[in-house]
Amino acid sequence: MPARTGGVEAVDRAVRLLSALADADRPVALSELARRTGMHKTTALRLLSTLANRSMTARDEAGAWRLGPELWRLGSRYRLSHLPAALVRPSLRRLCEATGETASFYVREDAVRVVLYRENSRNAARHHLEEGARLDLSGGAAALVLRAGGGEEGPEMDAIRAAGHAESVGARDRELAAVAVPVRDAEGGLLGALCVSGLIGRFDAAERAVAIVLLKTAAEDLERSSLAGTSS
Amino acid sequence: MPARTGGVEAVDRAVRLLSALADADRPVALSELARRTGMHKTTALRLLSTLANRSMTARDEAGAWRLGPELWRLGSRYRLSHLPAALVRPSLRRLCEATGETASFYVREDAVRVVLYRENSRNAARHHLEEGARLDLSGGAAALVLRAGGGEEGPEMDAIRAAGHAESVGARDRELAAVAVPVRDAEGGLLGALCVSGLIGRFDAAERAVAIVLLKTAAEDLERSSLAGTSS
DNA sequence: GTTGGTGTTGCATTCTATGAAACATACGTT
DNA sequence: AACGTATGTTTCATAGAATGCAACACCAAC
Repeated sequence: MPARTGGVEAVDRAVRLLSALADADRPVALSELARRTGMHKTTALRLLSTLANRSMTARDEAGAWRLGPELWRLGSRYRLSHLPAALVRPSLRRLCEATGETASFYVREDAVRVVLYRENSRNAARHHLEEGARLDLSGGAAALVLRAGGGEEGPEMDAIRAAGHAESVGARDRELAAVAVPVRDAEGGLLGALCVSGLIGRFDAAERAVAIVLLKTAAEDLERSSLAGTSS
Repeated sequence: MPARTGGVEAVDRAVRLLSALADADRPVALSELARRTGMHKTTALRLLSTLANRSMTARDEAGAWRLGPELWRLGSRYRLSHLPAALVRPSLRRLCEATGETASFYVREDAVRVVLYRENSRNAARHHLEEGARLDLSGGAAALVLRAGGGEEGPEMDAIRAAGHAESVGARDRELAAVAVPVRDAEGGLLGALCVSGLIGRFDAAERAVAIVLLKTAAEDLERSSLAGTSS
């Protein structure tokens, strides 16, 4: 728990409380929260109350604490600052229907990637990843595309930039294969990565080749319509 | 600047910074943020840095501040605590396609309602409301349903409970008409309200009657599938 | 009754957050 | 060029705010 650099402790604690609430998937009692985060009940209570004043937290009828609606509003705004749902979702839906696999849109955030939008294939009960989840950039087709788009050096990156797509088989998850393409803005800056992923057994090389073509046209669509939409 | 009750000032300020960032729809410079929120640059900088340590904020290449990905994760968790996207979105999509109007799902949060999910009709360029937005409970069909479901007294509420739906014409917005139905969990508790809304001229009484039928079956579907999904 | 568990309030102490001032850097103007 | 005014950043003394203890109220179970 460093956060050395000029960290305002009260704020850091408040955020840790929010994270703790997010980890539990149901309302949590004050004392349990205090225990998990290693704070005193009193401190936790005051921080939570302060957050509640701004709807960052809320209370159960029973008095248990949960995340508040303001977080949802802020989260939506975060997402809007990248690419709006109205643009991305239809694309993902079409990709999902055409390939029968899961389609997702990632953005890079410093040294991690964030699942901004995701459309799950109906047959894939497993292999689910929540929107909002953060993953590292070590493996996976989307990670490769984001790194290549970020100007990273190396022959592998050069190859990806030349091809305009990346492929991965069993990288992040041994049972998953994925293909991804970059999405760029008008100036050529990297907005994110469109990705289709499926179980290795079903999503073979031939299917991946088809998916790549679909992804590229989808990315072009997005790039076109994001130009039109900048008027807002 | 109330927040009377035992408010931790640093935390309150931090949240105000986040709100200010959300209000602006693009990265904001430190000094502008400080001006808008009435804080000293120094204070704002330290608070923002502390938030950045936990990915609640992030910085532009230019150094400007914006919302961070952790907010999106937390917001997603908030939403999951109500009804998951995988259940609600398909329902909204079907409603939207069948009626040609905008379909949305609201939840009640104390004295306000929150737009949890929304599927916009393609022809309605105007009348857009962001996911995450908060509205009061004074007008609109969804507000009526949420209030009636919350056990509020009065003949109007009784009528809504008896009918199982609510209708509003020009209530929240003079040009809008809407119909809404409640969605309940296994114990009969109110989960939220399903709503279809459109411009008054096009979404007339006959169309609303059709929408009500569609809404009721959609709500029943949701109630059924939310039972099945409680295993997680 | 008691015991162990909650959530809440008040208050003294300390340590933290604060804001002023000084510094550094970039941009636009004359 | 030199200047002016923006910016972002660092340092530091002080004040004041957040902290955690202790005591309280409450509920459930035993």
